[in-house]
Amino acid sequence: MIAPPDRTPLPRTFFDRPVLEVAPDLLGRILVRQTPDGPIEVRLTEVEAYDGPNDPGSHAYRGRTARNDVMFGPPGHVYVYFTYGMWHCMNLVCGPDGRASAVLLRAGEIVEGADLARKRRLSARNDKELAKGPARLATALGVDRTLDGTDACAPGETPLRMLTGAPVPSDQVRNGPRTGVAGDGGVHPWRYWVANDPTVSLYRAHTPRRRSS
DNA sequence: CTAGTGATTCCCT
DNA sequence: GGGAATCACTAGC
Repeated sequence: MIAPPDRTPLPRTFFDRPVLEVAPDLLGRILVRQTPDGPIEVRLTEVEAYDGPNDPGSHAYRGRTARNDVMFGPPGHVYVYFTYGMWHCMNLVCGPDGRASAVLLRAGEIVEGADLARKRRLSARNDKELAKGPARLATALGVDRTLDGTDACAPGETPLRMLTGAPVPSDQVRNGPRTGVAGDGGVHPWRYWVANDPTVSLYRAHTPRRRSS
C-alpha cells in the first residue's frame, strides 16, 4: 500500500539551497492554497528553474525592478508575475537572500478542493487540465499579484504553504529544455517533470511572434 | 494530433 | 513603444 503524503510544512532551509537542487526536489510536494472558501491543494508535477545572475531567461537577469523585487529577497517567498496581458504565474524563491533564483510552478494535480478549482477554470475539459500549465495552475488556485511576496514558510496561517508530500524518486524525474523562454534562455535543460504523469503540460517551444499590422 | 493566431495590459527601455 | 516564463480556439490533416 501507499503511505499517505507527509503534511509537515517544508522549512525555509529547504529553499535555501541552489535552485537546481531544489527544483527537482519539489516534484511530488504539495502546495496548499488557503482561500476564503476553503483549501485547494496541488501535487506538483512540473517545474522550471531560473537562476538570476547567470540566466538570460530569468526575469532577474537585467537587475532588480519593481516587478521582480521579491526574487532578490529571502528564500521561501512567492514571486507572482503578470504576463501576456491576462495571466499570472507563480514561483518559489530559492537560494540565499540576494541570489534572485526561483522555481516556476508549471503544472500539478489537484488533490484537494477540486470543486473550488473547477469554478476558476471553467474552460477545463477534465480535472487533469485544471492545473496543466503555469497560468492554469495560478488560475486554479486564485493566485495573483496581491499574493506576490507571500512567505510560504511563515508560522501560523498563510495563504500559500508547501508541504513535504511524497517526493518523487529520482528515477521518475525527467528534465529537458525550458518551455516558452525567449532568447537564449531555452538552452538550459532546467525544466523538470514527473515521468508519464498526465497533468504535465509538455507545451511546445517558444515561437517568436511578429507584431500584427 | 499539430500549427497558427488573437486576446489584453503591465512594465521596462 | 512593444515584448511578454500563456491560453483558448480554430483549421486542417
